[in-house]
Amino acid sequence: MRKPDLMGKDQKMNNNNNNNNVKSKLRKGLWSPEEDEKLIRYMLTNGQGCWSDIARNAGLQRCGKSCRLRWINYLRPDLKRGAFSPQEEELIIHLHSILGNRWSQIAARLPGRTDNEIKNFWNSTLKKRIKNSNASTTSPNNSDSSEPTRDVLGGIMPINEHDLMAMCMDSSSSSSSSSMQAMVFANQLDPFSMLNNRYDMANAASFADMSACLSQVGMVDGLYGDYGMIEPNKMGLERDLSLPPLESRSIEDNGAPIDVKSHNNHINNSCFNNTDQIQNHNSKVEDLFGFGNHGQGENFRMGEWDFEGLMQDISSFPSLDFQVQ
DNA sequence: AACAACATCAACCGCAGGCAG
DNA sequence: TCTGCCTGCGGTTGATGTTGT
Repeated sequence: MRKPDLMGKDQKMNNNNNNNNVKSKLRKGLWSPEEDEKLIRYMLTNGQGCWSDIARNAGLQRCGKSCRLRWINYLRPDLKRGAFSPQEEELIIHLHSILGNRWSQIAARLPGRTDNEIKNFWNSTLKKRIKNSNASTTSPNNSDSSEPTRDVLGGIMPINEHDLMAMCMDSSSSSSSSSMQAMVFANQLDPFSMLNNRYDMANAASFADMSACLSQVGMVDGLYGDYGMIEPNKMGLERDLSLPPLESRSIEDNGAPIDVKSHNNHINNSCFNNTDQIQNHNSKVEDLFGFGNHGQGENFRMGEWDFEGLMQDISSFPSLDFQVQ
């Protein structure tokens, strides 16, 4: 990946002129663990606002755009990391056949996935797979509309596009729970402690596991979505803040190499080890913050549609054998 | 072991649209 | 209406990892 670049291209050009404006101080390139932590802390305590303000107030020498991207694609708590499941692949392929390269819309229909992630996945994997599949199975005249259409992966797409569109577009307005509030409460109202007390998503066998876990604490809503209008004390609970495995990659921070692996371990080790902590606080949190009252005047839009509903729909598909717990 | 080719994916860039003044 | 700022989106880049020779 890109090395952290204290001076971007234009900054380097400006540097000769001793251009001391703000822009020339902006960092570019990979984010260091310290920067991540700054942004996480700021977002947890202050919530989402004007990104340029966030960048400034969080003490980050980054442009707001960069902060937004980092948060959306990497740091936000409701992200699901890891490989795409076959079901997700199928959904992506089918949604792409309908929506085209509207990655944000596709991402909005895939829990915990970002448009960037899906875009990369499509360009790097699915595109080729489809190409190969088409090359090997070019048998025209399979247009019997009464039959379930077979997608490029060989799975049966049991619904027509209209149904799928309806399924995708028919978003329930159920909003997320006040999960950030819960997280704050679960950490004795100390948002900073959350940095050291995260649920390790790596321990979750699957997204369904996580859904089941969260549903127990009334958190399944808002697990995903269009990045959320995150307000103070209204952010996703016990989704991990762990970072995706960069493995042994190392990055530099101000010239000093940073072991990303240890950085990730630092993050991961501080995650919740189990859901006990969540559950222990559940009733109190619900009492205090009214978890039962989904969608009552909350601005925290974590999704435009009802994930549970979709999961039920999907799980009812003959070709999709995973079930929502 | 060394190198090349390919794959992956975080991050950047430029543009468009919305909104306020 | 114009201007500037901000956000969001999609395309692209390029560093790094992996695989093949």
